[in-house]
Amino acid sequence: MNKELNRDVFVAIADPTRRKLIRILADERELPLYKLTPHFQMGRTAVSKHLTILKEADLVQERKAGRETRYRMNAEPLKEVKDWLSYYENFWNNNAARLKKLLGEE
Amino acid sequence: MNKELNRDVFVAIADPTRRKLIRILADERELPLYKLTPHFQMGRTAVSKHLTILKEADLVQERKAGRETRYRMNAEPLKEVKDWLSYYENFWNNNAARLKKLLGEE
DNA sequence: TAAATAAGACACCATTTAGTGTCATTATTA
DNA sequence: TAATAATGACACTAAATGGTGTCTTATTTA
Repeated sequence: MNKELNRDVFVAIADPTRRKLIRILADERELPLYKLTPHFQMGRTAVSKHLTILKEADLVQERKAGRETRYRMNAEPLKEVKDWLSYYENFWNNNAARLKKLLGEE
Repeated sequence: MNKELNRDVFVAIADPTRRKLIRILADERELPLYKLTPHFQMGRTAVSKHLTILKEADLVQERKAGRETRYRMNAEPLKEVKDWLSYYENFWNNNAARLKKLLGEE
């Protein structure tokens, strides 16, 4: 039934809480929900929902360990963002408009 | 009164319509609303709202020319995304966890 | 000057988002 | 085994998002 909603990575990282989650998990390797929650001002349920969204974007993976579920980060989907960004890097390095003119486009 | 809402760049690029707008403006230099609209399936008002969001993130700038308003892209705010991403590039290049272990952290 | 065009400004609506609280389930541990 | 701890699963709510249509204003142009 494809429970994987395959959520947009761009949407997943648009929220500051989720970016903070990613950052914590990147540093801490693996953490259960009850250790993640106190980093935020919201309740456990809200943090859990953000984790679900990150899971749907495959930025976070989970592993059951006894009664707790441990979350860890997966950076791979961020490549999509990196690739998207790479198109615009010309705009910083050199003047893209001038470059295009030199190449005879337009 | 600070009409500049200074909207989050991450939120601005989370929407596919807005990413497409950015791309078009990156390629086309400068375009008025009525030339941008036919690229999409939505109406003029909706496209205009997306442009407003992009303006608030300073990803798009506008210039009045007669009765039309011409929009052009500004790539600068994307640097924030690039900088954010750079923290996670270790996770692709080398195994960051192993690196941290080597460095004696944790 | 009159008609047409471009866009701004609103009011409106459906859906999604981000949070809450509560109850049920499962695993630990005293 | 009984109490507790961690989480999942819901139901609910307020606010934001992403659209729509209509009306007005300003600028061309016939």
